[in-house]
Amino acid sequence: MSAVNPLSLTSSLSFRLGTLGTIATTRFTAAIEDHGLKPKHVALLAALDAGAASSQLELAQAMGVAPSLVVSMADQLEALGAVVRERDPADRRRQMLALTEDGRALLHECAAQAHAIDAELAAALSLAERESLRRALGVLAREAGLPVEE
Amino acid sequence: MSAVNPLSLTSSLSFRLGTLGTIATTRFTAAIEDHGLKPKHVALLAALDAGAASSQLELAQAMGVAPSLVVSMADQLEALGAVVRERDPADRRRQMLALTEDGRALLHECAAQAHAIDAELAAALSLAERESLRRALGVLAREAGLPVEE
DNA sequence: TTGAATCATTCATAGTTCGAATCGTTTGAG
DNA sequence: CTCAAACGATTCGAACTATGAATGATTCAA
Repeated sequence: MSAVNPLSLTSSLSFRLGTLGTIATTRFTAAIEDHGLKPKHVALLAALDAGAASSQLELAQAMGVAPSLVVSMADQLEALGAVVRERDPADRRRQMLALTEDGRALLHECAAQAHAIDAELAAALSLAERESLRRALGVLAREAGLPVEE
Repeated sequence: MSAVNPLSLTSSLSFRLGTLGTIATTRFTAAIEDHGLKPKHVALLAALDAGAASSQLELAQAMGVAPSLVVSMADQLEALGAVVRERDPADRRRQMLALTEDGRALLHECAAQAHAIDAELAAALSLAERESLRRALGVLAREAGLPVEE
């Protein structure tokens, strides 16, 4: 109906991903709030769990954030007992982060909450639609250079 | 492979939407930068174009942001000549915003750039996959209470 | 052995958004 | 008809996030 159609902006893939991404992130943020975590913290825990990186600099590069941000997040996660800091014996400049048992449990808890949100979001989709959506987003993620487990 | 599987966080719908949404938004932000716009500005133009709201307060509610933020965005859009401010004659407290011709052209331009990003993002998907992804995201958007044109 | 490079850390800063306070306008109770 | 309460817009200060520059410790190479 709009004068801008048929190039409708709001129904474009980019805009939909943006708005839906914001909604999902907002809900996730609220869900993990009680744990004293923000999505970025959970992303750091997940990167550690995936073995994608272990030194703080590597983590920063993997997550696409400034190294100084990893420092403060590591501070907080350490205070929560979710990770331990340890200098690399082979290169004492490097701070190695490792998940603790508590950290692993915390990550597990957050993953469960993410899946609960998934179920809410996708409630109106059939099982087949849900599966093809999952697969399509997986392809997009891989194309965009994000780590995709197989 | 992770200890957290099968509740893998990073492959959850919420997390994927969050990260892909960030990527899409980042690219869109870069694409429209030259126009002096940010995604929020474009969202405001789109809401106006869709006729979803016209007073600033209504706009704020439709967009889910503070009324004071609409004020500053309207200032900037007015300076760009994209919108005009006009007091509602029937209630002079209300500031009505209306798209100008330039504003409509600007929105059109931004929509075209969003679709260019869409094409990049979805390059690895077949036409059928792209279409079913589009439809699934439409359903999710409607379920989440977002305006979905039909 | 020493100067350059590297990693972690601190700190000041920029950018974004919100909420409280203020001003003009409208509304409704009396 | 009047005036106090409600309402919308606007300004302004504060909180939060993330960044980049500066610093310190460690490593590496000549």
